[in-house]
Amino acid sequence: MNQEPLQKPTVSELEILRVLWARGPSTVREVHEELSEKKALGYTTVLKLLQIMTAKGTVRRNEEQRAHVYEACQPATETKRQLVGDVLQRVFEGSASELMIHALEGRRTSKKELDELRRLLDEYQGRS
Amino acid sequence: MNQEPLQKPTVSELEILRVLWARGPSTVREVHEELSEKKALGYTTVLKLLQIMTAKGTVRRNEEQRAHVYEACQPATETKRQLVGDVLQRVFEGSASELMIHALEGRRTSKKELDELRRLLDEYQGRS
DNA sequence: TATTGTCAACGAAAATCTTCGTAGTCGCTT
DNA sequence: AAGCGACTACGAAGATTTTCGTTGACAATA
Repeated sequence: MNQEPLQKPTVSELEILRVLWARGPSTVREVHEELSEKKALGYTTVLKLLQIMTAKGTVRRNEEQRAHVYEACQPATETKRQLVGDVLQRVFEGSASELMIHALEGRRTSKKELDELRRLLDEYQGRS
Repeated sequence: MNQEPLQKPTVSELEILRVLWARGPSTVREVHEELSEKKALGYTTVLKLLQIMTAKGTVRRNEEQRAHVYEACQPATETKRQLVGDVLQRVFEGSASELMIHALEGRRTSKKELDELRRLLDEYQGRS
């Protein structure tokens, strides 16, 4: 049932992935507790989502224990790249500069972060 | 029925907005013709979408002519900022550097674009 | 062993998004 | 005035996503 191309996670699925990325392999209970802090959400809702994600191949689970332990199939980086790539194409026609302009506007970015961004550009360029 | 906060456009709505941004005020027919080039899509589908978007306050229309003329309520820049801001928060916890890393990976970025990105950073910093 | 709490499975309601068929209007050309 | 083509309005089917209630299994414990 797994497909290599792997489809992009829905909004809810992403919320769960973020918990898994942050915590590492986790049980439904653990994911649910973490998500509950931010918004009301039933336990079985999280369970169902994880079951769906398992079917899609987004996560896999270890069933050795009674409480199954879930983890993301893809590294966070890969999925993030896919998500930003999607926006890059759909909104900015592939222009990283356009993306950048709009990411910087509408927020105050610290000098520290700007320096970090410059460093990234240097690093990226040096690598190619 | 308009709300200032204004919700983010769905995937289909964004496709339509992109046409309106590129063409300026347009009729259903014009939008439909443009979108049809890329994928099969019924005329009434586009019409319905534009009606929904009118109800949401995403676009407004001039009804003077028999063929109504639609245009985006918000400038493209504003909506783009909102869309990238959304991803920035939901995927990258607000870190522009993280966003950038993942935007640059998974694609070959030309020297020209890298220089442009550097120029943007300078410009942005000089402004604050 | 009867009770209680925790867990997975499942089905399905509810909400949202996408797509289009049908009907009716209007203006132009026979 | 009858017919035709272009247009809007509307409803609704389909697809997808989100949410949760119910059921039954299992395990610790009273």
